[in-house]
Amino acid sequence: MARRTPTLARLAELAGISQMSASRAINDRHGVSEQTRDKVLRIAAEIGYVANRTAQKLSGGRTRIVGLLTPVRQDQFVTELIIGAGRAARNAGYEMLVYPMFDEDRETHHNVLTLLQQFSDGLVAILPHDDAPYLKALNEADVPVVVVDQRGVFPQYPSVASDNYEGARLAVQHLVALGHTRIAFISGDERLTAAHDRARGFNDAMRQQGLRPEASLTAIGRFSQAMGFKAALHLLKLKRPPTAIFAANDLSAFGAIAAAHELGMRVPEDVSVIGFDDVPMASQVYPPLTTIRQPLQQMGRSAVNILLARIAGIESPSDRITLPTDLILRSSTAQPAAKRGAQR
Amino acid sequence: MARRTPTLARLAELAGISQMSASRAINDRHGVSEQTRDKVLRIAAEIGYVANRTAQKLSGGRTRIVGLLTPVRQDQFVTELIIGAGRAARNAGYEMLVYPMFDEDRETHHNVLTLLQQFSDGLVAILPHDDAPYLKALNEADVPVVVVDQRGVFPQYPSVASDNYEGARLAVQHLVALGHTRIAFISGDERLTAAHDRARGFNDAMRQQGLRPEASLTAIGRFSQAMGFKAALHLLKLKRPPTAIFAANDLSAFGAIAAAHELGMRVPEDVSVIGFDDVPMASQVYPPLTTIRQPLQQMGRSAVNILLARIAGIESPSDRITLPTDLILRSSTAQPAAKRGAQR
DNA sequence: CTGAAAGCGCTAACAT
DNA sequence: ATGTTAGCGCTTTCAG
Repeated sequence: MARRTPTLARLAELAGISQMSASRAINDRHGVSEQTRDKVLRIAAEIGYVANRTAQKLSGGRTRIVGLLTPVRQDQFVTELIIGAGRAARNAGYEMLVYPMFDEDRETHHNVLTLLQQFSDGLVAILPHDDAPYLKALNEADVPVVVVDQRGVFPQYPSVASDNYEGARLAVQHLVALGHTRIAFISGDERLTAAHDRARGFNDAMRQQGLRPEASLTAIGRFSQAMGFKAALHLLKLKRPPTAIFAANDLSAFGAIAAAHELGMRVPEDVSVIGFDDVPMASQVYPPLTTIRQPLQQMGRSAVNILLARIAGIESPSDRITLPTDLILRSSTAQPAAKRGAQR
Repeated sequence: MARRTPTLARLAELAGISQMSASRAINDRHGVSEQTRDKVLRIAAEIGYVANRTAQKLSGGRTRIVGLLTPVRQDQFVTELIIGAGRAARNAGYEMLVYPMFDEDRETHHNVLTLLQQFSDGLVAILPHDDAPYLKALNEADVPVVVVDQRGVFPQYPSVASDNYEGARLAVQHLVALGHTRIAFISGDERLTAAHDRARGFNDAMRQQGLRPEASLTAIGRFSQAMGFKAALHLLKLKRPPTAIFAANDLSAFGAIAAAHELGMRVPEDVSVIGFDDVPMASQVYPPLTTIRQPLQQMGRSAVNILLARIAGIESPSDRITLPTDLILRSSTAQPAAKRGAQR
């Protein structure tokens, strides 16, 4: 007896009503008596009815699925966003499907967007960087779109980001408060808004502390461990090396720490290192990394919540959220050696 | 002029043929003249036609989408699998959609499976652990399923795993070759086949080396950094502490290294640590972690390839693949201090 | 090689 | 509150 997946028609038949009433009951629409609804839901649970979302979408309805478009990354950055977004979706009775983008994914934006729209009511996009074809493809989307972490690049969409500028200032203030004056900066991927804002924050904070950032103390990190390693190696070999390094993200901070060790220097005794993001690994390596925390899960959650509101037709014009960043004090920063000596 | 997404009907109209011929051309079926096919494909590209996969699925066709069901994890383990699987899918002209499972996702297996089947031709499942409801739900799937990393638990499905047993032996052999005799083991999540196999491999290898594993030198790590930290702290505080620690995965190895540092011990000078997995972070922390490499991306790739074969109707009975593991020598292991002293 | 008809499971729109 | 009709975009028959 090859029992097929139960359909709405079958459910209606068992309940002794029309398909339409069953549909309304399942979707919690009005136009059904409470009695009918309860009956339908009971039978649905009994026979294990699960709505076919492709059919729902095809017939012009909602699927209660949100799509998340994301680059796959080396660090935990994206995973945390996914967790936040996914939980928010589930809490609202939605499912979330993730479309992972690889480095080589170029020129296929149109197809991907079209694909995702076919079974989602809306899209959250974590975009790799400012990418013209993407922008164009996103514009053609006819489901709501919310952008994460790329505020500014897609001004036409609601967006969620953290306060990268202020976070960078926090990092500098922390290092200065410890007594550092020679502070180096390992920059991020300059194609990303976030990287820009952090660089700006660093420079502004330095000036505000009366520390005029030196060009020679800025190195390119591109948000990668390998580049962070190289950058720090270069910086620490300078005739007058920095006593502290602010890396634009945790991954490049890990690289900086490795470079210090490579040169026989201890962290934080010989050089302080502070990162940005607070990915889970930041607290799990040695030394635990002092860093600027982005509320990654909350960013994902906010993005989904805005999206769900848009799907429901609520368009608040203020859907451009910037969440605060925090200094997370751990063990990779300390007073500079000179200062410690002087204090004794 | 509200231009809607072009449909197959529109495409056929423009090509001056029937919808069916257009469909055949698009799907590369036989039954169309080469001339017609070329024309259709040209026009499709021109108007940016993208097949509606929900409609394809609904009408009994293939969507060329594979679904990947995965727990979200703290480490990069899963990300690497996703990369391998995703690339393999893309190379074969398929898309891949990921359904992330959170810890709290229980009791919803039936729904999730049903949902995923609605738009995929097959499923790759990275399961959290042996979970009865899951097993049941998977059994009801009417698309092919391939299981990753849980060989044995789902004997009815084709599976891909790495040689955890042999990998563990490799780790022990490496430590013994360095001169270690007091070797501790930090176990993994015992609900997982992989964890079991690694423990078995450890014990067998120890015996084969004439080293009778001591119960007091085994601690529980559950594949987490925090537990690994705790376990190592305990082990290193023993009156007769081990000179080397084999952690069942990289994450718990990171914990072990942190614990050693916490106690003022250096790695590898005072204690050697070897992990398992070779997640990207393993090479990015300090000291770079000596570990047993699982070919994670290749595992993802193999899983998808088996799945695609199944989708195409090719059922090789030997679809239970075990991929080899390798020792990756980095800097967290060295000769024990005693031996180094003796050599001088 | 090509096409016409029927229908996948569902919901909008329009009944009643 | 409930039911009927039509159709979403595609592919499976089944005919030519």
